[in-house]
Amino acid sequence: MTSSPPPLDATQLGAYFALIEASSLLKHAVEQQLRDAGDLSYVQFQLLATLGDSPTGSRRMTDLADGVVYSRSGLTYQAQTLEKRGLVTRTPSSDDERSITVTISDEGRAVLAGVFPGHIAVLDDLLFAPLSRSDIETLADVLARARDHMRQTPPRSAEPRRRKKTADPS
Amino acid sequence: MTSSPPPLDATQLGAYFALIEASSLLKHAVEQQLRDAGDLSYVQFQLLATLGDSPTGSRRMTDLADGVVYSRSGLTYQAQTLEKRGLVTRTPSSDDERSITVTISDEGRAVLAGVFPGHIAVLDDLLFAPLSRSDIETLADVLARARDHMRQTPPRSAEPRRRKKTADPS
DNA sequence: GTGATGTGCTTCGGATTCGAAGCAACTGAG
DNA sequence: CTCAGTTGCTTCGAATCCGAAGCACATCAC
Repeated sequence: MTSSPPPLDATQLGAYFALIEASSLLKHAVEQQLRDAGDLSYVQFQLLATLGDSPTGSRRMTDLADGVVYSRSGLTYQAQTLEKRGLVTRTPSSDDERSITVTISDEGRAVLAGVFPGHIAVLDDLLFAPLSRSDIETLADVLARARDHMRQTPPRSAEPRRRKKTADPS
Repeated sequence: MTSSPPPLDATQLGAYFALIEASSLLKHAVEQQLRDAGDLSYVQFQLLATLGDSPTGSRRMTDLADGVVYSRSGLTYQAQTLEKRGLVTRTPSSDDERSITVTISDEGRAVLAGVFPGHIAVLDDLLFAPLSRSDIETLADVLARARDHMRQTPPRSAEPRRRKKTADPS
């Protein structure tokens, strides 16, 4: 009944659905582990991990939001929550008075470290177990390319407030 | 600083992050398109699509929830919303009095059809554009295997209310 | 049949989410 | 300097989400 005007073959559909399903299932499982091990939501974990990954242990709010694909207001909420728990600190930036720099605390690093082993265990059991070495390599490569492409492709019909990269030479 | 007790090499990490990032970005983009084209949330689209895919156009509530990886209560909410909009009907099942069968309506199929072309366009532009034919095939294969594995692996430490498949032969 | 347990769904309460609007600091042109 | 436009973040309101608890039917043992 559903006519198929612009085609999309079975393989493509399969890839799409598998992507969505797999990421949903994985996220769900990981979420539970994080909740149990350190009382963290997935976003909170992502934020701490992102900060921990940074050489300085800190990032601007906006960059954090972009990094984890989250709304600004949502990030404000989560940052406040994390700050209340003492896992991060928020300090106004010196060069730009509006900007706020979020920094992971020792406590934050501790929670992160406490949660990480279990996190990895879940990944191994659920995601990597059924995959071969080369499967994983291919997956990493292909998905990274897709991600990069999406990152640089502006959201069809640019929003009122453009992104930062708008080096429009017109 | 973060010691790395149970290893997880760069490739694995890359695959994991790419998976999460790519699916987040894609979901986000698709969500916007669905909102514009048919005022549907992503879950609502998934539900309609799942129903539309069924030979009978209907499914049990629980199966729907499992299919789209959603909480039961969340599904109740969405099913009510969709019913109010006339996109689905909900009727008690005949063989099991507790069970409710959700069925997509003509109106629902219409909305689905109206939204589909744009949906596919987004997929083509964002996900498939930078990928080769064989990339897509591999992606479909690998992710399908991962998904199947996660589907059949019970959530580490089975919950109070077990899943249906517990054919424990002990 | 009767009770104990399991299963399907909903209700409830609280937490999270987002977009729109608002505020404050920056930037550039005149 | 001063104004307009931009950018960084927060507040606000409304929608959505989940888990725990509850209700009703089903199933199984006795």
